[in-house]
Amino acid sequence: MRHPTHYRVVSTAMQLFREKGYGSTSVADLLKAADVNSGSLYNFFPGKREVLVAVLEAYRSGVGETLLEPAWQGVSDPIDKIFSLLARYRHLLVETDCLYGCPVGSLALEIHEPDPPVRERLAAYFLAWTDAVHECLIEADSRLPDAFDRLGLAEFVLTTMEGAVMQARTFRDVACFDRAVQHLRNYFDFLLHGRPGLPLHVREALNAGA
Amino acid sequence: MRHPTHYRVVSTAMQLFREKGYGSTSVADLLKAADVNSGSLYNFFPGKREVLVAVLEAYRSGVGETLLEPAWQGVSDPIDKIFSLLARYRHLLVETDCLYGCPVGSLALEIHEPDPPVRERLAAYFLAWTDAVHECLIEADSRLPDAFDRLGLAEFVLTTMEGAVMQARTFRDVACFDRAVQHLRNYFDFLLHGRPGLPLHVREALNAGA
DNA sequence: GTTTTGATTGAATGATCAATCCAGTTGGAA
DNA sequence: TTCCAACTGGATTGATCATTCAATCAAAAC
Repeated sequence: MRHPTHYRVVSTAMQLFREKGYGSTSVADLLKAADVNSGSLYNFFPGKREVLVAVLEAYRSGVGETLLEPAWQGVSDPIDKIFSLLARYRHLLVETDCLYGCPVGSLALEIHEPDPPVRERLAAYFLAWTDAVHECLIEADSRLPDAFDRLGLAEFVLTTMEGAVMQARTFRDVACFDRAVQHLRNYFDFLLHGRPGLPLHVREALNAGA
Repeated sequence: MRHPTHYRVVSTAMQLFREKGYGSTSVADLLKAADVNSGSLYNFFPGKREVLVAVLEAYRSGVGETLLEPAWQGVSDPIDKIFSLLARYRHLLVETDCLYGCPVGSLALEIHEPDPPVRERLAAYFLAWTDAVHECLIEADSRLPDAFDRLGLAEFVLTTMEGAVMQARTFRDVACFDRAVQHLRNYFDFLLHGRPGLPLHVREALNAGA
């Protein structure tokens, strides 16, 4: 049995947009790959742009099931969860020879028009992503310095991931990604075990030496 | 007096590619904006792709004059130079309402074909960028922990910048960029003043407390 | 059993795409 | 003065673009 037309269009578009980008995927490409006639597509979507919106919504609503759950199989420590999530992106890079990284990030930089509906969906995806990391940080609350902005740190994890994926793609080398993650890990180690969460007697010793 | 045709094509293409992206800039757009006829353009460039290559080379060869020199006006401390460079990207974001960030980064994520000449130029630009930061780190050598990979850290600065620009563009909010830079600053503070470059007596105090 | 509805078909549309072609112009070397 | 190669103008090409639309179909609703 075959999936319904609407579903086939969206899932095929997800694949094509990831592989060729939005602008370089023609409606004709999409119709052929999804085995759909143009009339059917335009019966469900006013135009190509709305297909993109549907794709972005699919990414967002699939964050949990498609991204987080597989990444967090058997991982319980909240900090480990964060780095398992990054490891998942590493896996994506490796299995595509560093051709495709974060599909949403690619679209985010490709779309230049300040198209509000599209922009909102991109932002919503990033928010869902950082929210998930934020929850991990809240779970690890006691291990982080007091009064430290957990949401901002979650955002920084996304920043690192997107920047690292971009470099890995450009250099066709997953080692770029690894190095960036290593620095993020380093930063986390400082936050979790070093200053400013440093025990008081250590901070006093530091001040005495300065 | 008017600039020569070749120059006009490249500089106009730099502007258009930044504003609309490569794929969405038609040759007709470029011809009109540069006030050049198609015959002239194709006399100098085999095709649109070679215009892109020329644009990327212009970005790379202009890294010093266009990017670094303005950013480093009156700044001498090597670490300050790094953050002045980031401040320059912040300025770009602010003056374009977060529409345009790093033009090369946008192109890097837009180009999906594994087109070697293009890919090489993108990589060359990123290398020139990280090299500049790397030199700053070498200048600040004594302040960094021993045996710490300076090139990798320079790479991480680029990672942060590109990721932060992407988020600021998506959310149309420069505060995203600021928060990411703040975390990078935080990381640098750890590296420069905290562990593992921590003075010995501090590290002993830390071990005693653990 | 007739009507209504939504899904589907695929040829056709006009716009726009990158690229071509060549006659005309220019500026400098011979 | 002649000549030639470099350059320019701009109409034109065929391909491809997103989109439209009248016609057909199946099945639910009345």
